[in-house]
Amino acid sequence: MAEARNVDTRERILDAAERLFMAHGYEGTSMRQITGEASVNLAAVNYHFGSKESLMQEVFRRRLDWLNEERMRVLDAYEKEAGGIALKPSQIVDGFFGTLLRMADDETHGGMTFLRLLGRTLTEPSEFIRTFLAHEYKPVMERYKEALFRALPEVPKAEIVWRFHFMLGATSYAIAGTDALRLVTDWQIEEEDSTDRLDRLVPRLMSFLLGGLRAPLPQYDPSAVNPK
Amino acid sequence: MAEARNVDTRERILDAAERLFMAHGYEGTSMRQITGEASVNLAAVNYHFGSKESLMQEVFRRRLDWLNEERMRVLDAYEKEAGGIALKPSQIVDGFFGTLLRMADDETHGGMTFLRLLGRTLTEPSEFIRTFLAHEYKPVMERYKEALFRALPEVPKAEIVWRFHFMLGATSYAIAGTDALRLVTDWQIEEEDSTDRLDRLVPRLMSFLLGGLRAPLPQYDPSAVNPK
DNA sequence: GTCTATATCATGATAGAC
DNA sequence: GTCTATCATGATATAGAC
Repeated sequence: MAEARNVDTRERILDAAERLFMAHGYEGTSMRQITGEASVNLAAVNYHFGSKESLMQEVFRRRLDWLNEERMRVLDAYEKEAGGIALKPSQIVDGFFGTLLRMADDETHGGMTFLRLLGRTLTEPSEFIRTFLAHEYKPVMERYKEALFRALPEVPKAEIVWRFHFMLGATSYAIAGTDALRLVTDWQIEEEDSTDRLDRLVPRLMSFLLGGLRAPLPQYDPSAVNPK
Repeated sequence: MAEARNVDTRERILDAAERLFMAHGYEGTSMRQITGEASVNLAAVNYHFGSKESLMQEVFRRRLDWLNEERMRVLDAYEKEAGGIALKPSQIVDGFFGTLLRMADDETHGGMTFLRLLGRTLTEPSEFIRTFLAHEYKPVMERYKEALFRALPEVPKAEIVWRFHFMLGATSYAIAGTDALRLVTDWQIEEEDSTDRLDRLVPRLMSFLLGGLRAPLPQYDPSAVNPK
């Protein structure tokens, strides 16, 4: 309790930064906004994190460490259950993308705010962010790719890698959610209230991802369709 | 020919801005970088476009006007060919996403640079950009949504809207391409040279999108899987 | 239309008192 | 650990000469 104030300062900065980076992007957020929102002194960021870049990395590390451990844990459980035979694609997709989406319900791990930040940042232009994320993601990515290779031995590996990539994109937009959905429709997705929304989104996205993952392989045909 | 210099200045600014916004994002690009790269005076941007925001909008309008007309044209052609009966989902997906991807080969309309800028900007946090894009996209979106509703009458409309959204996400990542693909894999996608790459990417993405679009409908089941 | 010069302000970072 | 004060830089935008 004696040191509670210090912990609070650090955490408050991280929380404010998470929310502001989500809302305005990395370049679009200033340290003055962050420290203002966190009600701490401007110099506190540099004292606790050293720089704005390091702060950004810490915002992600705090959440991704937990997420990726959880993903490993889920895959371990499925594999133990399967006892040596290859997993079903639906289990692998659930372990990776389902675990991610279920974070949205978990406010102690950032909830929807972090998810949307992550979804947006995956297309973020800043080089140092992409490099950092690629590094953070690497081990869990390798495990899941291997699981997919085993689950779909008849599909060329390059095809699986691309489809994983496509799934990341679809999920990223699914998370960005209602905001970006304005591109597609004006309707407020009327039917559902917000607590219900995630419960419906998860199976929705899962169906889509699995449909794409298991789609018939493309035949490479240089004479494309496009009518005059 | 007498006015060629002026036209050149405007176009050179737009070209430079397109490339730099693609590489560093809107907030991450300064007008000094833009005018430097275009070899024009710093004041030229404000003279020709009024502000940085207006410049950004003009960068998009220049390409999107053409793209969306092309999309309308392709859908018209398919519908004329079909003579009153509903189109196939594959035709609609080709008209919207195929037309987009085929821009990449067309350097006169921005080619890969604009495509990647577009893919990244769809998740851009800046409010004014998203508002502008939603407005620019609206008519063509409505046409394509209607076409999908007719093509898939047994699928609830809300489901189609979400799947359209997921398809946008997958396509966005497909475009961002090799850069963002570093998240998934280290390999240089070795097999293919760059001219070949797009010819393979289009059928690849089309298969994935159609698989997702036509996937079995999710059943809404609150008791999800996630093993302990 | 194009340029130089500059106004005005916000940025990230740090030094040094407490 | 926290604060104030400040630095050096770079941002957008504009006024006014040519």
